[in-house]
Amino acid sequence: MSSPASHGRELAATFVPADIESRLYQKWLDAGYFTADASSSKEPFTIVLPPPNVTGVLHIGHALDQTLQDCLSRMKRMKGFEVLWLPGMDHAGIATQNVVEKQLASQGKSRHDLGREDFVAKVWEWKAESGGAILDQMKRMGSGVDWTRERFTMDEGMSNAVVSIFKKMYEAGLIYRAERIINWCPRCLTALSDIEVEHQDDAGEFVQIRYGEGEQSIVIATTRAETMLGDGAVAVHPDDPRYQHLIGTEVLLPLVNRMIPIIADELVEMDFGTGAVKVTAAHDPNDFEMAVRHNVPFVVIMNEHGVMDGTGTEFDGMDRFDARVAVVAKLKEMGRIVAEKRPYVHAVGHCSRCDTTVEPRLSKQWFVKVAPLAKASADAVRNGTVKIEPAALEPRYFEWVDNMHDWCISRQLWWGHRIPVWYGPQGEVQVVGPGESAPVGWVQDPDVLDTWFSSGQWAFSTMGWPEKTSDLAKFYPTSVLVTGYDILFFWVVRMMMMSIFAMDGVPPFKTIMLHGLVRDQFGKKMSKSRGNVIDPIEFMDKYGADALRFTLARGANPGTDQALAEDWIGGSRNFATKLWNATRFAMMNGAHVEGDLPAFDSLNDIDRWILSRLNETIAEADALLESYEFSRACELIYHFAWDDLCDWYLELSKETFASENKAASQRVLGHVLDQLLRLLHPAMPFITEELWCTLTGGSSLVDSNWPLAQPLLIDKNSKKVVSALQEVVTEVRRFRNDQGLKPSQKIPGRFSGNKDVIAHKSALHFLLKLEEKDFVPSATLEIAGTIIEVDLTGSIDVEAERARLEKDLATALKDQKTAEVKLGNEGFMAKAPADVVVEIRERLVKTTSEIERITAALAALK
RNA sequence: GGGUGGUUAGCUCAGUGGUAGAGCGCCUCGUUUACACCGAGGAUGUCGGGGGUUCGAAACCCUCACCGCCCACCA
Repeated sequence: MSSPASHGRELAATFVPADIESRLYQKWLDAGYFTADASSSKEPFTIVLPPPNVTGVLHIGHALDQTLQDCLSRMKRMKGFEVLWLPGMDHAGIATQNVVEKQLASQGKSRHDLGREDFVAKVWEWKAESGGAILDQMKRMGSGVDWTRERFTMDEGMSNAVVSIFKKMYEAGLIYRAERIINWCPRCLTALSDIEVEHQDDAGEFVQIRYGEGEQSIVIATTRAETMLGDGAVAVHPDDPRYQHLIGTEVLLPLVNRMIPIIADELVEMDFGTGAVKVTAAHDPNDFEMAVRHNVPFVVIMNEHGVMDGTGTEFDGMDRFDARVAVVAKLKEMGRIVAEKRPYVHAVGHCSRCDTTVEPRLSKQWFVKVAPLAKASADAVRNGTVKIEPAALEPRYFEWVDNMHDWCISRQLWWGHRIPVWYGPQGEVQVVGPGESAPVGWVQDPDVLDTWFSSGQWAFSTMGWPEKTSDLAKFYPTSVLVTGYDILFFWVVRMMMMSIFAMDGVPPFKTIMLHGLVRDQFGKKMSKSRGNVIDPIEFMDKYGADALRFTLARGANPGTDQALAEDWIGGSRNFATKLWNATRFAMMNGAHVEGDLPAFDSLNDIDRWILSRLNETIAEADALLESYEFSRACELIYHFAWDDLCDWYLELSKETFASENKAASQRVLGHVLDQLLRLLHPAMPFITEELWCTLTGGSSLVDSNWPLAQPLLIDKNSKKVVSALQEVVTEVRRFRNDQGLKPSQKIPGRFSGNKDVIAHKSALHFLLKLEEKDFVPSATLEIAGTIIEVDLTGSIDVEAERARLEKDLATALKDQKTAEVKLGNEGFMAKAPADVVVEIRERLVKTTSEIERITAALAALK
């Protein structure tokens, strides 16, 4: 008979994660776990990972992404799939440039001091460092990176893809250049997309200004008085009775002394302010729209730094905010301020990077015409081609996709893919595709593309698009995208649009699996300023990668945020230690996996029971993992391992393992552990790998098969027996406890009644510290049809026992009453399902006999 | 303003019609040879308020209150 010693391995007495982690990672790497081969005949499973937010700080959110994707990967691999990861390792993130700009700022410099070339070189330098740190975190967690694709960066294959798709979209009329009002950051000197603008409530002012003189005058209301210098018109609602006589006439614009028309436009709300609004075409998006409709001229009054410029007034050269004060002061002097409200709290856009107040600015930018792409993206989800998990988050997706504005993709930055457009001396425009070159003397557009333009191509350009590669043929569309819901708009929608366009209408994923955000222990958002940011590396050092991973997976309910605290991770570490000790104990008792399992019917109740529980757990956990219910799956496996296996099976079997009749149980225990470790491997890869290899002598869980539930190994009767045993054990323990007996104190005791229970009396004697010898009982308990007589050296604590019985009686009476009420309810009897009625009847019978028993016991107490 | 999620034990959260659950924390006992990162036992909830549907509601509907998140061009 084989034993652990036969393959020469033993487990150390204490579990130290650091002792196994780096070794096992290297082992998986050598075994090819982290690579996928398009030529393999296995069924493909592709997982797309979000790009780490490359801000130089490793975030716990990345750890969550990595945990869940690696959970899926490992499970699918064990199920025989060919798994390919598309980890978002690198893209032209604005954040990257931002970090370097901050570094420069601390030296009192800006990127303009360095020049484009040196600046980009500096970003690359920094990127090499931070990228290394992220890879390091992924390795520490044991989550996989396909090393052949990891270095897929913006200066290589991706540039080719970006240029190709730009050209393709341009030719399809989906990319155009236009003068538009865009959000402009006067500090970063760049255009911002809608999602880079954060709206905050700011305390501003709301002033009413009278334009014109006498009869020919109108009062407008504004929060941005300084922009009146660029007004091209005043607008009122076409139906507003107050202003009918003025529509089509002109008023005098104060300070600049220019006559401007009064126009009528339905965009104006009669109820707001004075019902009359100034139209500053070049500095407000609404006004821009109206100006286009009514042919109002665009007057630019500020330069790129937000400084007044070109108004021909005394305000030129003033900062926009200073100018606001000065303009109001001057108008007041002139008696033109009709009303002022200060502070006036209203939403103002801020740059998401530097918090500077955004300045809407007329500017020539490149845009993606979004409507057809957004519609196709919406349809893909509506018609079920792409599934969003959990479905509850679909409305958020639709809300975005259905209301999308055209997407400004040019950025006045230096880090990123340069826009592949060249301008000729006469202003000619040419898009220069891969392998092409512009005529001599032409100049390339200085701007770079929005980061999401390139990262939106992740699902196909990482696989070699526009070439028709074998990777694309096999792994596209990808199986699942695992990411947080916070990135749904930024990244997911872009990937949908870009992929559908590039891949001839085929959406990039079959499933979009959205998880929540990791928050601190009080459910608060983590932020550097709040100081509640969790560093995954720190906790891996302290508790091990498995503990961190299990905590994250256990907390991951679909689409909802999870709170995380050090205590939680400590709890997972405890679980890992428990597994270690249980396996060590099992091996000390000869658990093994050699040969077939003994015939199920030949096994004892305890063995049949644990096999039943195992197979139930396998079936449920598998279904849960397949539906991305990581939290519930982990919870289930955790309780099987700790409660069923450790607390009950091992305890109930100790007597067996100490006896001669243990061979079958040794094989059963080996099997249960073997299967449990496989089941747990996705969530806790390191410890399960170490334990499993030591227990079974197998080479690696990575190459082993996923457990398959065997319904034939589920036996109701054994569950009934063990449940009776559990009841007896728990109740006697409670009795002992109430009687003030120390756990180790042995007392005489014996069983009669329930034969199923008596059959396990030696295990019960062991667990309950009962001695089998002749005695005169001083107390008698009846539990689950079993009579337990014990001797407390002639005397028991009557008061304690009375209290205990009375408590039990109260519970039983309450249960009895609820059952009686239900059964006495005609409506219940008539309409409740038969099985429920039976259940309540049984409950009534049970509680009634309980009450009789307890009442008798109480009467017998002296 | 639009959308959306939440309110269950001290804390963080599961629980989509049939006697309220988990982890951590708390109290008592315990060095019984796998495990004190442990074991045994225990306490704690009119499931946010009010209506309704139902034989039966934490769950379904309505309403109110209070949190939260996302989006947004109210000058």
